[in-house]
Amino acid sequence: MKPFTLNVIAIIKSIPEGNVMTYGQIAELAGSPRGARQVVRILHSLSAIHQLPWYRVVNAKGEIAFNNEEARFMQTFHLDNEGVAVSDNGRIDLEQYRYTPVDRIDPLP
DNA sequence: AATTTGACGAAGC
DNA sequence: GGCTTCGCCAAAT
Repeated sequence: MKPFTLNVIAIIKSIPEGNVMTYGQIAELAGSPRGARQVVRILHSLSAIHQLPWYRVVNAKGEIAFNNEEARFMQTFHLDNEGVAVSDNGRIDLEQYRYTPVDRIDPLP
């Protein structure tokens, strides 16, 4: 198991309620700026084992990241239950709900 | 050990 | 706004 994987797990577990993160963010914070797909794979494989809040992870567009209707419904349900507004289209306002660790944000102009 | 696979991302059209 | 192409790299086969 690589540190990257462990970092991904730790990061996902650190996402607070009412916030979401994108795969790209997680990958970058985990040490692999282009490792979004690995995040996908890790999350997909290990969410149950590590009890990860996979529903707090969305793609770069702020949308639910899959096609499965059941999982999609669960994700929207969980997020809405935590206070994250999900559009009818399954979209989330990243500007508002994206969880951005302090070491990552850059100042506005 | 080698190849394929992907809950993705960005750039191009 | 949607579709295609390319890159990415750990895990699954």
